[in-house]
Amino acid sequence: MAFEEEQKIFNSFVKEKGLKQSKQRDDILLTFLKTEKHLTADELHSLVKKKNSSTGIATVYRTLKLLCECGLSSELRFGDRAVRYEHFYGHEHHDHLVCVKCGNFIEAVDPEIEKLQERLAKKVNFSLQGHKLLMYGVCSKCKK
Amino acid sequence: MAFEEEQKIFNSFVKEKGLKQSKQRDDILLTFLKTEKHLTADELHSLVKKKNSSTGIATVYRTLKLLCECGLSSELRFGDRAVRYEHFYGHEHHDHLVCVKCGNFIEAVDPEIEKLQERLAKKVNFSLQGHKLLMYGVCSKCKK
DNA sequence: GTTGAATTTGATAATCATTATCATAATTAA
DNA sequence: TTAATTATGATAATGATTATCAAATTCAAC
Repeated sequence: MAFEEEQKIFNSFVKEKGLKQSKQRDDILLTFLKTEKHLTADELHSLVKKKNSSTGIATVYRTLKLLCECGLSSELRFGDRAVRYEHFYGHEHHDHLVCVKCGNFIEAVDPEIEKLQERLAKKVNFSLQGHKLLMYGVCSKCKK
Repeated sequence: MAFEEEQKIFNSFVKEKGLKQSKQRDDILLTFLKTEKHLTADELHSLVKKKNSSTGIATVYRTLKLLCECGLSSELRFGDRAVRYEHFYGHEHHDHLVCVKCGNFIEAVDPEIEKLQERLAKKVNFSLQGHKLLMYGVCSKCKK
């Protein structure tokens, strides 16, 4: 099975924080890793319940918070209300082009944009740690 | 008094939509225009109530939605929960550098970043309409 | 200016995502 | 095995936003 690396990261993190391992967190982590989508907590909860129907939504929220803390996931918010969680570890950083018609999105990155952000930050004496760039427009399918 | 231009835009928009003018909406618009901050609906509501204490929060939300539709305002969301509303009309487009320590932010823009976004969009056949770029880091004050 | 149809308003209920609470269950170091 | 600590799930609480609805206001037509 894959994901050993991610599981190791998570388990080390949990141990280092003085927390304990649990079956539920393992299930949630694996389901998250297997699903290459930008899921909401609620959507992930539905998937996890297929394996273990007794898993509570609160535990899903708690675990997602841990996943973000240890660098396996990252929060993302398109226009809508709910936070979405995307894979972070082992994934190239990317920005998002969100279609205002169909709601789908494309992931893309321009290394020059990244560099220029650093330059902009330096200009205002800011230590840059990260960024979120959301571009809105109409995708190729919806243009037709 | 200033803001004639903005008021004209709003009134034309309201009329065009078949809506009616109202004292409350005028108050909310003026308070919004006078306050050069990124306010939440709740914060704006507090300010408006100083003029007319009976103004309801629902009307503030309804009016802010109209202001966004007619291009006078734009929604923005930092890390926190509430949507913030910034001035849009007559303001240069800008991005935000948010300090993860103190929560303050700086507005800045790099014309080259803007251009490169257009190039990136073209590459994936996307018609760009707008974007939101949030950069996170530590501001100059908090670095000391 | 009056009328009347349509819209607006404020109070409040409803909703939706998320967090807090708490009694019980599971984990883990000794 | 024990004992202390953490995790869990159910559910209440919260906070932001939206929906509902009766009463008030607007405004075009007379």
